[in-house]
Amino acid sequence: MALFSFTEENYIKCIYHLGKSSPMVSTNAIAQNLNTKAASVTDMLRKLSDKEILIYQKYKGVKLKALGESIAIKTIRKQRLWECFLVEKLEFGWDEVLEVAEQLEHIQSPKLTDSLDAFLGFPSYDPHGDPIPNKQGVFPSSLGKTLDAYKPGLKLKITAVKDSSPEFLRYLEKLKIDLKTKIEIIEIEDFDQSMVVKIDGVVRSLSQVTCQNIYAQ
Amino acid sequence: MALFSFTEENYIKCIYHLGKSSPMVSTNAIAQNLNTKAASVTDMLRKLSDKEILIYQKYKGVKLKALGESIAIKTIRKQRLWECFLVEKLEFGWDEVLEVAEQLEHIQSPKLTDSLDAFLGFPSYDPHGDPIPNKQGVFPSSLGKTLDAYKPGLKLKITAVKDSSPEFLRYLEKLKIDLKTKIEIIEIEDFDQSMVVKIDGVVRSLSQVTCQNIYAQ
DNA sequence: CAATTTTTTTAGGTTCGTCTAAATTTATAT
DNA sequence: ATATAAATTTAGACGAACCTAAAAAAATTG
Repeated sequence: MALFSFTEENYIKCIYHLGKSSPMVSTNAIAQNLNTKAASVTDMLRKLSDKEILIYQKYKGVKLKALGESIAIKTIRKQRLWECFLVEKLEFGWDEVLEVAEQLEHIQSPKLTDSLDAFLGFPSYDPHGDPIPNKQGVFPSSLGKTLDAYKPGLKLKITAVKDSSPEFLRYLEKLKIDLKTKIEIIEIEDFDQSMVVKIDGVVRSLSQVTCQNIYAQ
Repeated sequence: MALFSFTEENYIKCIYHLGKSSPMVSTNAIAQNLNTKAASVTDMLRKLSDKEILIYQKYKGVKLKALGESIAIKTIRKQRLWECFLVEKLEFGWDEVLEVAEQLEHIQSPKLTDSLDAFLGFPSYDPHGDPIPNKQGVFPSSLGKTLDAYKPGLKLKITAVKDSSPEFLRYLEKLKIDLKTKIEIIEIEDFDQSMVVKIDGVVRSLSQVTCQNIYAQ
């Protein structure tokens, strides 16, 4: 297993993010994003290309290969787990975490990452609401969002729960809510953000807290 | 406030440790300790000397100046706090922590260090039993012990507090307890381990919890 | 105390990641 | 379609931290 430098990881992460909005990432875009100069980027791109991390064609921009994607996702996983830690355990404000998390994300220790994940209760989203890939590199995006993020009129399917305590699960059982249950949002009460929903033809009310702990899509 | 590189911090920490057993630290000793070559050490020593971190005389070895000591102690503080975190919170074995802690100790964020310290309950010793300097760089050995470890009849001087929350500090103010306050232990109540003490001629009672958070010697 | 060994420093070179300035390729616009 | 503008790459250099080999200083030893 090859190791990558702090700097290389930053380039890879940057290219991953920029790649979300355009298939080919340009030298200049990277330079701007990393606060560096285009010439420095070109040098690094040739190096990363030699290392099979990305596909680079002169003047045509760059695209991550599978290896590069996996490094990017591992780095993002670490960053977002550390952000959770800082906010939830060390009482940082969500706006103070970035600088520190960008240092912590380069610590090399798979055991540390996975232990931290477990210690935090395997969170799916970081304090900014960004999804955290799991150990296998899979994002929770396929879970949709928590119920409270949706609007009346939608017909959804429950995908997961956030709080998986026995208490909450027992409560859901009582409501006849299960994985894959179909749910229709009838309306949202203005005064307490509780939701009126239809489940199996039965109309029920769910508190805001409950909605914040149910993923649906 | 100047910042120091990962590498510089390692040299400084190494010199600090070697300086414990001999006043002048030799080039070769450093090279061996850091798994590098004497020539590389010489280069770095000249650089650190220029930065006022240590006193370097050709062929005579090296000795940290106040600035160097303070950097070393800050780094040691971070290393040992992280070791506590890894063992206590993430269930690492005490023999697995070194490699990871030596990465984590270079994270630059005073807020992170102090929050971590608080999160861990201001530990005085790491999992290997090594003392952890406090925020002011003072090692617990020179702080004496917490009050609850002493016996009646002793006349002591307050050296520090363990819990430095505003709440506790305000409470101490009310008791007229300050750094360097002289305190005499009159007796210890058997049933709740509270202490009757004389401060400035006034007799007061301190709860066990309070005593556990005041260092004296 | 002179010779040898050990330690340390100097000299010169390498890699990594950066830079500026100049050259080249691609894109845009008249 | 050709001129101009923008993006990108090349060339050459720099600082940091490292290296090897050779020179110099200090310590050891007969």
